[in-house]
Amino acid sequence: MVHNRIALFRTERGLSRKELADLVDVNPQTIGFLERGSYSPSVECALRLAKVFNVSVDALFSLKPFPALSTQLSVQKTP
Amino acid sequence: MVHNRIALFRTERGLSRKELADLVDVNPQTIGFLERGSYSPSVECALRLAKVFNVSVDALFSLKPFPALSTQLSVQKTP
DNA sequence: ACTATTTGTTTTGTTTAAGCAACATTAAAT
DNA sequence: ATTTAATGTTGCTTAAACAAAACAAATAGT
Repeated sequence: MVHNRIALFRTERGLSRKELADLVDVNPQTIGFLERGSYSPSVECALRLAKVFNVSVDALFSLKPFPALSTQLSVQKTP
Repeated sequence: MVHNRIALFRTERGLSRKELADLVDVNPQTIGFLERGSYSPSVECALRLAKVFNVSVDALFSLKPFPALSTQLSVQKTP
C-alpha cells in the first residue's frame, strides 16, 4: 500500500482532476483512482506527476502515511 | 519510457539479482526485467528499491536518460 | 578431462493490477 | 428543472509481477 499527496497538491494549486490529468497526460479517471488510493501508479506516471507539481517523487508518494498537515503547523508569531 | 540505475547501484554494492530481489521483496526475474528496461515498475516497487539503496526515487528513475558515468568523472589530482 | 553441482540470468506462460473509454452520478448554479 | 462542471463506477485492454522452467557460466569431485 502506497500513500500519496496528489489531492492535496492538486487542490492547493486550484486544479480540477481534469486539468491535472491534461497536464500529466493521463485520463481524469486515473487521477481519481490514484487520489482515493485504489491503485498505485507506474513510476513513469509518478515521475510525470511529480514534474507537474515540481516536487520529487518522494515528496508525493510514500510507503508510510503522510502526517496530517494540521500536525505539521506551528503557531506563527507576529514580529 | 523510463530509465533507471538499478543495475549500476546493484553491482556497485556487489549484489546479485537474487540478493537484491530478496531485499526488495520481489522476484529475481522482476529485477532482470527492470534492469534491461522491459517494463517500468509500480511506484511502490520503486520506493522499496530506493529504500534498499538509500537513495531517492528520483536518483534511481528518470524520464530522461541518465548521463554515462564516464562523462561525470573528472581527473583526480594527486595532492 | 568430464560432468555434477551450484549460482546467476533469461525465457515462457499465467495471474493480477494499472490505465483507458464510456457511462452514471452528484453538486451547484441559475 | 436543466445545464454544466466535477467526480465516481463499470467493463475492457495492456502491462507489471509472479512461478516455474530453461539456459549459461563458473566451480568442485572423482
